Amino acid sequence: MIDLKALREDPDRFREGARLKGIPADIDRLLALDERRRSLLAEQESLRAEQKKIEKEIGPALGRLMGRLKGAQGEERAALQTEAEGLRAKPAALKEKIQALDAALAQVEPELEALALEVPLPPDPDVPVGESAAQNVEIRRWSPEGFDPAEPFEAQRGFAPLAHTELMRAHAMVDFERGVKLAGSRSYALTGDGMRLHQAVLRYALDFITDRHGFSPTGVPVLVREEAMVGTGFFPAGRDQAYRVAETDRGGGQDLWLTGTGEVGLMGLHQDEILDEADLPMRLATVSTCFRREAGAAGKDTAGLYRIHQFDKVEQVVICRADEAESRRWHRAMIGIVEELLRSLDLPHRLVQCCTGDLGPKNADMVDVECWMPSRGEAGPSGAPRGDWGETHSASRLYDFQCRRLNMRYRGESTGGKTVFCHSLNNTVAASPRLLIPIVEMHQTKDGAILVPEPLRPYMGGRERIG
RNA sequence: GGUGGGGUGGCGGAGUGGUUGAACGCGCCGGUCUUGAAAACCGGUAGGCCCCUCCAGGGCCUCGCGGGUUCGAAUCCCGCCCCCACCGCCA
Repeated sequence: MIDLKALREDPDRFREGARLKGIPADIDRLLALDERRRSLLAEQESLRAEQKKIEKEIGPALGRLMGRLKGAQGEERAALQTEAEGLRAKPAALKEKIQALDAALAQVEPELEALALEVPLPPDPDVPVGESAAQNVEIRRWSPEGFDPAEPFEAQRGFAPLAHTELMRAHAMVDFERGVKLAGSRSYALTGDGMRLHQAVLRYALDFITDRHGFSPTGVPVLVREEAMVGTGFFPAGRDQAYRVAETDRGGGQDLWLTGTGEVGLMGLHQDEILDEADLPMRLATVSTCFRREAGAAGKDTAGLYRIHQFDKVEQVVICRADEAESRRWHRAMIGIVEELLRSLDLPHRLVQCCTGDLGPKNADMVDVECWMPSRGEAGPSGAPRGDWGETHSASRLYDFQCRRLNMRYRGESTGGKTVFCHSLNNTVAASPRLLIPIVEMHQTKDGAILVPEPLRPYMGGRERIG
């Protein structure tokens, strides 16, 4: 959620932000509703103030009248009753007016709230302007000794690479057919060493972020209330992407939603809390199963383990003070963690600064990390794919957008007794099985085996290779 | 699935129609004392919205949410949501 005060002060900033992101937002309507709401509120408040004043005057008088009324007879009684009614009439008239304003507000507020939730956080000025991922800007890349993504795989390794689908099938690491039978398209079953490697990656990543970088390992619900989805900024825009568990259909109080990332659970954990500044920054990591409908992606990346409905992910989240410099430092640090992890796995990767058009509603800045996947990309001269970068990580900087929605604040020395919305950031640590794609493809051998990267071996019973 | 209990300030926990936005305790902040700290004692300490350029100041809302009764509601009535406990079933 954006700050409505900030919107009032500088609507153009938000108009421009929405435009740059390519996200429709009716700022004019929102401003008009906000104006209307505030004027109704002001009117109602002054009526209320008057009402309270009158009540204080009338209360005791009425009490005395009622006392006299008890012992009164005949004409005196009638006169007293008239007087009492007269006293009551005044606040009653006010009450009617106040209720009318209530009704007017009830017409304005739902639309205002809905619109406010749709206004995206403007991208930061240093985010390159662009319409889509095509205009993203590479920041830097890294490759292990002896491999350069710019050169053909075959020329460097002496053999044509197999795609992860072929490799993993060959070693009985995955069963796509039965996965689809069980759960439909974009489903799969990990088998044997595929499941072991998957778990090895996840466990390695969790240990990595926890032991080496001090994040707190945390387990969170993946089935959450709608407010957590709205609070983290995934709703309303991403409603189509989430699986709904329709408990209301069977008489339940409310529906639940399957989360598409551990970020929802980690961030939702502290919603509606006022944190002590001394407890910040909070660094949390979770490993969770993620569910995505992939609506609108029909026909895209249909083969293999790239785009699937269910996967597991180690996610990192930082909740820090509302300080841009600090936020930016954490963003760099969280990206650095991923770079370190990918280097340890000998995976060629690059950092990509996402352009404005590739940002979601909730981030001011986003850096993707892409790993080199030999099986992706268009076919080269030999008929085999040339390889391409594939997104494996995404690091977002959100300012207080999420925490405002989640009502997550802090207080402490630097806030002068006031409460302030926290800043939040998130980044992938490792998402598998997608990350298995570069792992198996980059570590395949001429004879069709897969070398297990050294850091994963302890999690694979010491195994050095598959096949 | 059954039965019962309950949602109050940063936390715990009183409060069943009238200066109660809310006792008391904890926590936190300030002060006294102390070489320093602790303890003790004294004082302060809810959140939000609106008006106001700022400051200062003022107004309004909020005791789960929404409606109702009443001159007046945390307190009474109706509806909804949520949480907890026990029993049954079960991973």
